[in-house]
Amino acid sequence: MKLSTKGRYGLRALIDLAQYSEIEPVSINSISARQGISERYLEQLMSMLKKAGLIKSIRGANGGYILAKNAKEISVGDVLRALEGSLEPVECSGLQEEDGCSAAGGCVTKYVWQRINDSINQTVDEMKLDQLVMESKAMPDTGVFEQGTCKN
Amino acid sequence: MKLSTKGRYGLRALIDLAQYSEIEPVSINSISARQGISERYLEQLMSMLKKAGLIKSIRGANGGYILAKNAKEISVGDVLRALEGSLEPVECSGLQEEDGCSAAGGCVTKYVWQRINDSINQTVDEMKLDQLVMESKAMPDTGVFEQGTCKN
DNA sequence: AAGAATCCCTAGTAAACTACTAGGATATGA
DNA sequence: TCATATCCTAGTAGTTTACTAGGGATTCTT
Repeated sequence: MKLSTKGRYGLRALIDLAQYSEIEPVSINSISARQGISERYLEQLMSMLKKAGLIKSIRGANGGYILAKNAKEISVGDVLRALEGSLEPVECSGLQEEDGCSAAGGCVTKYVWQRINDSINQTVDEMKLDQLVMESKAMPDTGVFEQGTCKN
Repeated sequence: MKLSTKGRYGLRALIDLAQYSEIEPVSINSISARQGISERYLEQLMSMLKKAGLIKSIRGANGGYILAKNAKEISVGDVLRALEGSLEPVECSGLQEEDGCSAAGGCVTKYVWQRINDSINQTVDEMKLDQLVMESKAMPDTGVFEQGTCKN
Protein backbone atom coordinates (compact mmCIF):
# COMPACT_ATOMS: atom_id res chain seq x y z
CA MET A 1 0.00 0.00 0.00
CA LYS A 2 2.87 2.33 -0.68
CA LEU A 3 2.95 5.25 -3.02
CA SER A 4 5.90 5.14 -5.42
CA THR A 5 8.34 7.97 -6.01
CA LYS A 6 6.24 8.92 -9.02
CA GLY A 7 3.39 10.04 -6.83
CA ARG A 8 5.55 11.49 -4.11
CA TYR A 9 7.92 13.45 -6.33
CA GLY A 10 5.15 14.35 -8.73
CA LEU A 11 2.97 16.01 -6.14
CA ARG A 12 5.93 17.96 -4.80
CA ALA A 13 6.79 19.03 -8.31
CA LEU A 14 3.28 20.19 -9.05
CA ILE A 15 3.02 22.19 -5.86
CA ASP A 16 6.32 23.80 -6.78
CA LEU A 17 5.09 24.46 -10.29
CA ALA A 18 1.84 25.96 -9.06
CA GLN A 19 3.80 28.20 -6.77
CA TYR A 20 6.30 29.51 -9.31
CA SER A 21 4.42 29.48 -12.60
CA GLU A 22 2.23 32.46 -11.85
CA ILE A 23 4.66 34.81 -13.58
CA GLU A 24 6.40 32.67 -16.17
CA PRO A 25 6.73 29.04 -17.26
CA VAL A 26 8.79 26.90 -14.91
CA SER A 27 11.52 24.69 -16.33
CA ILE A 28 12.24 21.14 -15.26
CA ASN A 29 15.69 22.31 -14.38
CA SER A 30 14.47 24.80 -11.79
CA ILE A 31 12.02 22.38 -10.19
CA SER A 32 14.74 19.79 -10.10
CA ALA A 33 17.09 22.20 -8.35
CA ARG A 34 14.56 23.34 -5.77
CA GLN A 35 13.14 19.91 -5.05
CA GLY A 36 16.24 17.79 -5.39
CA ILE A 37 14.77 15.44 -7.96
CA SER A 38 16.74 14.11 -10.93
CA GLU A 39 16.02 16.17 -14.07
CA ARG A 40 15.75 13.15 -16.30
CA TYR A 41 13.32 11.39 -14.00
CA LEU A 42 11.26 14.50 -13.41
CA GLU A 43 10.97 14.86 -17.16
CA GLN A 44 9.06 11.60 -17.29
CA LEU A 45 6.75 12.60 -14.50
CA MET A 46 5.97 15.91 -16.19
CA SER A 47 5.20 14.03 -19.37
CA MET A 48 2.64 11.94 -17.52
CA LEU A 49 1.07 14.97 -15.91
CA LYS A 50 0.87 16.60 -19.30
CA LYS A 51 -0.82 13.58 -20.87
CA ALA A 52 -3.31 13.67 -18.02
CA GLY A 53 -4.14 17.26 -18.94
CA LEU A 54 -2.98 18.79 -15.68
CA ILE A 55 -0.14 20.89 -17.10
CA LYS A 56 0.84 22.46 -20.40
CA SER A 57 4.30 22.73 -21.87
CA ILE A 58 6.01 25.53 -23.72
CA ARG A 59 8.96 24.39 -25.79
CA GLY A 60 12.17 26.16 -26.64
CA ALA A 61 14.33 28.61 -24.76
CA ASN A 62 12.54 30.28 -21.85
CA GLY A 63 10.01 27.54 -22.08
CA GLY A 64 8.77 25.31 -19.31
CA TYR A 65 5.51 24.22 -17.82
CA ILE A 66 2.39 25.92 -16.53
CA LEU A 67 -0.79 24.57 -15.01
CA ALA A 68 -3.42 23.62 -17.55
CA LYS A 69 -6.16 24.80 -15.23
CA ASN A 70 -6.67 26.74 -12.06
CA ALA A 71 -4.91 25.32 -9.02
CA LYS A 72 -8.19 25.02 -7.17
CA GLU A 73 -9.49 22.71 -9.87
CA ILE A 74 -6.63 20.25 -9.51
CA SER A 75 -6.93 17.74 -6.70
CA VAL A 76 -4.30 15.59 -5.09
CA GLY A 77 -6.30 12.67 -6.46
CA ASP A 78 -5.92 13.95 -10.03
CA VAL A 79 -2.17 14.13 -9.58
CA LEU A 80 -1.74 10.77 -7.90
CA ARG A 81 -3.99 8.93 -10.32
CA ALA A 82 -2.13 10.45 -13.26
CA LEU A 83 1.15 9.16 -11.89
CA GLU A 84 0.25 5.97 -10.07
CA GLY A 85 -2.67 4.76 -12.09
CA SER A 86 -5.81 3.80 -10.23
CA LEU A 87 -5.45 4.14 -6.49
CA GLU A 88 -7.72 1.23 -5.71
CA PRO A 89 -6.00 -1.24 -3.40
CA VAL A 90 -7.31 -4.26 -5.30
CA GLU A 91 -8.38 -4.26 -8.88
CA CYS A 92 -11.72 -5.93 -8.96
CA SER A 93 -14.07 -3.02 -8.70
CA GLY A 94 -15.30 -3.14 -12.25
CA LEU A 95 -17.93 -5.77 -12.74
CA GLN A 96 -16.05 -7.21 -15.69
CA GLU A 97 -15.05 -10.81 -15.34
CA GLU A 98 -11.84 -10.08 -17.20
CA ASP A 99 -9.84 -10.11 -14.02
CA GLY A 100 -10.65 -13.78 -13.58
CA CYS A 101 -13.19 -13.03 -10.91
CA SER A 102 -16.44 -14.83 -11.45
CA ALA A 103 -17.80 -14.12 -8.01
CA ALA A 104 -19.75 -11.11 -9.31
CA GLY A 105 -21.84 -9.92 -6.39
CA GLY A 106 -21.04 -12.90 -4.20
CA CYS A 107 -17.68 -11.83 -2.85
CA VAL A 108 -17.30 -10.42 0.65
CA THR A 109 -13.83 -9.02 0.30
CA LYS A 110 -14.75 -7.13 -2.82
CA TYR A 111 -16.96 -5.03 -0.63
CA VAL A 112 -14.04 -4.35 1.69
CA TRP A 113 -11.76 -3.23 -1.15
CA GLN A 114 -14.51 -1.03 -2.48
CA ARG A 115 -14.90 0.78 0.80
CA ILE A 116 -11.18 1.37 1.18
CA ASN A 117 -11.08 2.62 -2.38
CA ASP A 118 -13.95 5.02 -1.79
CA SER A 119 -12.40 6.47 1.31
CA ILE A 120 -9.04 7.00 -0.35
CA ASN A 121 -10.57 8.69 -3.35
CA GLN A 122 -12.77 10.91 -1.26
CA THR A 123 -9.81 12.04 0.79
CA VAL A 124 -7.47 12.78 -2.11
CA ASP A 125 -10.15 14.46 -4.16
CA GLU A 126 -11.09 16.97 -1.53
CA MET A 127 -7.53 18.25 -1.21
CA LYS A 128 -6.86 20.83 -3.90
CA LEU A 129 -3.58 22.20 -5.15
CA ASP A 130 -4.33 25.80 -4.22
CA GLN A 131 -4.73 24.89 -0.55
CA LEU A 132 -1.37 23.17 -0.57
CA VAL A 133 0.31 26.10 -2.26
CA MET A 134 -1.10 28.43 0.38
CA GLU A 135 0.12 26.20 3.16
CA SER A 136 3.47 25.88 1.49
CA LYS A 137 3.86 29.65 1.24
CA ALA A 138 2.97 29.99 4.89
CA MET A 139 5.81 27.71 5.82
CA PRO A 140 9.18 29.06 6.88
CA ASP A 141 11.69 26.83 5.19
CA THR A 142 10.22 26.00 1.84
CA GLY A 143 12.87 26.08 -0.84
CA VAL A 144 15.55 26.18 1.78
CA PHE A 145 15.13 22.82 3.45
CA GLU A 146 17.89 20.36 2.81
CA GLN A 147 17.40 19.33 -0.75
CA GLY A 148 17.71 15.73 -1.72
CA THR A 149 17.37 14.49 1.80
CA CYS A 150 13.62 14.18 1.80
CA LYS A 151 12.22 11.55 -0.48
CA ASN A 152 8.60 12.26 0.38
CA MET B 1 -1.05 1.76 -3.82
CA LYS B 2 -1.84 -1.89 -4.29
CA LEU B 3 -2.43 -4.50 -1.66
CA SER B 4 -0.27 -7.59 -2.15
CA THR B 5 -1.53 -11.15 -2.21
CA LYS B 6 -0.59 -11.37 1.45
CA GLY B 7 -3.32 -8.96 2.44
CA ARG B 8 -5.84 -10.22 -0.08
CA TYR B 9 -5.42 -13.92 0.58
CA GLY B 10 -4.93 -13.36 4.27
CA LEU B 11 -8.21 -11.57 4.79
CA ARG B 12 -10.05 -14.25 2.83
CA ALA B 13 -8.36 -16.91 4.90
CA LEU B 14 -9.25 -15.25 8.16
CA ILE B 15 -12.89 -14.82 7.19
CA ASP B 16 -12.93 -18.48 6.26
CA LEU B 17 -11.29 -19.37 9.55
CA ALA B 18 -13.72 -17.28 11.55
CA GLN B 19 -16.55 -19.00 9.77
CA TYR B 20 -15.43 -22.57 10.29
CA SER B 21 -13.53 -22.52 13.56
CA GLU B 22 -16.56 -22.20 15.79
CA ILE B 23 -16.73 -25.95 16.25
CA GLU B 24 -13.17 -27.15 15.83
CA PRO B 25 -9.74 -25.90 14.77
CA VAL B 26 -9.41 -25.29 11.05
CA SER B 27 -6.41 -26.69 9.20
CA ILE B 28 -4.43 -24.87 6.56
CA ASN B 29 -5.29 -27.69 4.25
CA SER B 30 -9.02 -27.07 4.47
CA ILE B 31 -8.74 -23.32 4.06
CA SER B 32 -6.45 -23.89 1.13
CA ALA B 33 -8.98 -26.19 -0.49
CA ARG B 34 -11.94 -23.88 0.03
CA GLN B 35 -10.15 -20.70 -0.93
CA GLY B 36 -7.87 -21.97 -3.65
CA ILE B 37 -4.69 -20.69 -2.06
CA SER B 38 -1.41 -22.64 -2.05
CA GLU B 39 -0.97 -24.51 1.25
CA ARG B 40 2.67 -23.62 1.55
CA TYR B 41 2.06 -19.95 0.97
CA LEU B 42 -0.94 -19.85 3.26
CA GLU B 43 1.23 -21.37 5.95
CA GLN B 44 3.38 -18.27 5.92
CA LEU B 45 0.42 -15.96 6.13
CA MET B 46 -1.00 -17.86 9.07
CA SER B 47 2.35 -17.59 10.78
CA MET B 48 2.25 -13.82 10.42
CA LEU B 49 -1.29 -13.63 11.72
CA LYS B 50 -0.27 -15.74 14.67
CA LYS B 51 2.71 -13.54 15.49
CA ALA B 52 0.34 -10.58 15.39
CA GLY B 53 -1.80 -12.27 18.01
CA LEU B 54 -4.90 -12.61 15.86
CA ILE B 55 -5.04 -16.40 15.76
CA LYS B 56 -3.83 -19.31 17.83
CA SER B 57 -2.50 -22.60 16.58
CA ILE B 58 -3.03 -26.12 17.82
CA ARG B 59 -0.32 -28.49 16.69
CA GLY B 60 -0.51 -32.17 15.90
CA ALA B 61 -3.21 -34.29 14.38
CA ASN B 62 -6.67 -32.70 14.41
CA GLY B 63 -4.90 -29.44 15.02
CA GLY B 64 -5.32 -26.24 13.14
CA TYR B 65 -6.08 -22.63 13.88
CA ILE B 66 -8.68 -20.74 15.86
CA LEU B 67 -9.21 -17.04 16.44
CA ALA B 68 -7.25 -15.64 19.35
CA LYS B 69 -10.12 -13.30 20.19
CA ASN B 70 -13.72 -12.66 19.36
CA ALA B 71 -14.40 -11.96 15.70
CA LYS B 72 -15.95 -8.64 16.56
CA GLU B 73 -12.68 -7.54 18.14
CA ILE B 74 -10.65 -8.18 15.00
CA SER B 75 -10.73 -5.46 12.39
CA VAL B 76 -9.79 -5.58 8.74
CA GLY B 77 -7.08 -3.11 9.69
CA ASP B 78 -5.60 -5.53 12.20
CA VAL B 79 -5.41 -8.20 9.54
CA LEU B 80 -3.99 -6.02 6.79
CA ARG B 81 -1.42 -4.37 9.01
CA ALA B 82 -0.29 -7.77 10.27
CA LEU B 83 0.30 -8.92 6.71
CA GLU B 84 1.27 -5.80 4.81
CA GLY B 85 3.02 -3.83 7.51
CA SER B 86 1.96 -0.26 8.02
CA LEU B 87 -0.71 0.84 5.60
CA GLU B 88 0.54 4.40 5.39
CA PRO B 89 1.12 5.41 1.77
CA VAL B 90 4.37 7.21 2.59
CA GLU B 91 6.55 6.49 5.56
CA CYS B 92 7.24 9.81 7.16
CA SER B 93 4.50 10.08 9.70
CA GLY B 94 6.67 9.53 12.72
CA LEU B 95 8.50 12.65 13.73
CA GLN B 96 11.80 10.79 13.74
CA GLU B 97 14.38 12.16 11.41
CA GLU B 98 15.60 8.65 10.77
CA ASP B 99 13.93 8.52 7.41
CA GLY B 100 16.23 11.24 6.19
CA CYS B 101 13.52 13.87 6.46
CA SER B 102 14.65 16.97 8.20
CA ALA B 103 11.65 19.02 7.21
CA ALA B 104 9.97 18.24 10.54
CA GLY B 105 6.81 20.37 10.62
CA GLY B 106 7.70 22.33 7.51
CA CYS B 107 6.61 19.88 4.83
CA VAL B 108 3.37 20.30 2.95
CA THR B 109 3.12 16.86 1.43
CA LYS B 110 3.63 15.22 4.78
CA TYR B 111 0.27 16.61 5.74
CA VAL B 112 -1.26 15.09 2.65
CA TRP B 113 0.15 11.63 3.37
CA GLN B 114 -1.05 11.91 6.93
CA ARG B 115 -4.61 12.60 5.89
CA ILE B 116 -4.67 9.71 3.44
CA ASN B 117 -3.22 7.47 6.12
CA ASP B 118 -5.84 8.54 8.64
CA SER B 119 -8.69 7.90 6.26
CA ILE B 120 -7.44 4.47 5.31
CA ASN B 121 -6.94 3.44 8.91
CA GLN B 122 -10.30 4.74 9.99
CA THR B 123 -11.99 2.79 7.20
CA VAL B 124 -10.24 -0.51 7.79
CA ASP B 125 -10.54 -0.28 11.54
CA GLU B 126 -14.28 0.14 11.55
CA MET B 127 -14.84 -3.04 9.55
CA LYS B 128 -14.85 -6.02 11.90
CA LEU B 129 -14.46 -9.67 11.09
CA ASP B 130 -17.83 -10.68 12.52
CA GLN B 131 -19.66 -8.40 10.09
CA LEU B 132 -17.85 -9.94 7.17
CA VAL B 133 -18.58 -13.44 8.36
CA MET B 134 -22.27 -12.59 8.61
CA GLU B 135 -22.29 -11.13 5.13
CA SER B 136 -20.41 -14.11 3.84
CA LYS B 137 -22.90 -16.53 5.33
CA ALA B 138 -25.76 -14.58 3.79
CA MET B 139 -24.25 -15.04 0.35
CA PRO B 140 -25.39 -17.81 -1.94
CA ASP B 141 -22.20 -19.14 -3.46
CA THR B 142 -19.60 -18.95 -0.77
CA GLY B 143 -17.48 -22.04 -0.76
CA VAL B 144 -18.83 -23.04 -4.09
CA PHE B 145 -17.55 -20.28 -6.32
CA GLU B 146 -14.89 -21.29 -8.76
CA GLN B 147 -11.84 -21.80 -6.65
CA GLY B 148 -8.53 -20.48 -7.75
CA THR B 149 -9.99 -18.11 -10.27
CA CYS B 150 -10.35 -15.17 -7.93
CA LYS B 151 -7.15 -13.65 -6.73
CA ASN B 152 -8.84 -11.02 -4.59
C1' DA C 1 21.98 31.73 -39.10
C1' DA C 2 24.13 29.91 -35.04
C1' DG C 3 23.76 28.48 -30.58
C1' DA C 4 21.77 27.75 -26.30
C1' DA C 5 17.91 26.44 -23.73
C1' DT C 6 14.16 23.96 -23.50
C1' DC C 7 10.85 20.02 -24.01
C1' DC C 8 10.14 15.24 -26.13
C1' DC C 9 10.70 10.18 -26.83
C1' DT C 10 12.56 5.50 -26.46
C1' DA C 11 15.37 2.20 -24.40
C1' DG C 12 18.27 0.05 -21.07
C1' DT C 13 19.33 -1.67 -16.33
C1' DA C 14 20.67 -2.62 -11.38
C1' DA C 15 18.34 -3.37 -7.28
C1' DA C 16 14.46 -4.52 -4.76
C1' DC C 17 10.30 -6.87 -4.12
C1' DT C 18 6.62 -10.36 -4.84
C1' DA C 19 4.69 -14.70 -4.87
C1' DC C 20 5.60 -18.40 -4.56
C1' DT C 21 8.10 -23.48 -4.12
C1' DA C 22 11.05 -26.78 -1.43
C1' DG C 23 12.84 -29.36 2.29
C1' DG C 24 12.71 -30.69 6.44
C1' DA C 25 11.92 -30.39 11.77
C1' DT C 26 8.61 -30.75 15.53
C1' DA C 27 4.34 -31.89 17.99
C1' DT C 28 0.15 -34.59 18.87
C1' DG C 29 -3.87 -37.75 18.54
C1' DA C 30 -5.33 -42.53 17.29
C1' DT D 1 4.37 -45.82 15.59
C1' DC D 2 2.17 -43.61 12.03
C1' DA D 3 -0.58 -40.13 9.99
C1' DT D 4 -1.72 -35.44 10.43
C1' DA D 5 -0.72 -31.16 11.61
C1' DT D 6 2.00 -26.84 12.53
C1' DC D 7 6.66 -24.61 12.31
C1' DC D 8 10.97 -22.68 10.28
C1' DT D 9 14.45 -21.41 6.83
C1' DA D 10 15.96 -20.88 2.33
C1' DG D 11 15.82 -20.55 -2.62
C1' DT D 12 14.13 -18.43 -6.95
C1' DA D 13 11.74 -16.93 -11.33
C1' DG D 14 9.34 -13.05 -12.62
C1' DT D 15 7.95 -8.38 -12.08
C1' DT D 16 8.37 -3.70 -10.77
C1' DT D 17 10.80 0.43 -9.44
C1' DA D 18 13.70 4.20 -9.96
C1' DC D 19 16.39 5.65 -12.28
C1' DT D 20 20.26 6.68 -16.27
C1' DA D 21 21.43 7.35 -21.24
C1' DG D 22 21.22 9.04 -25.78
C1' DG D 23 19.45 11.21 -28.76
C1' DG D 24 15.77 14.50 -31.51
C1' DA D 25 12.68 18.59 -32.07
C1' DT D 26 11.37 23.35 -31.07
C1' DT D 27 12.00 28.14 -29.94
C1' DC D 28 14.28 32.34 -28.12
C1' DT D 29 18.32 35.30 -28.35
C1' DT D 30 22.12 37.27 -30.54
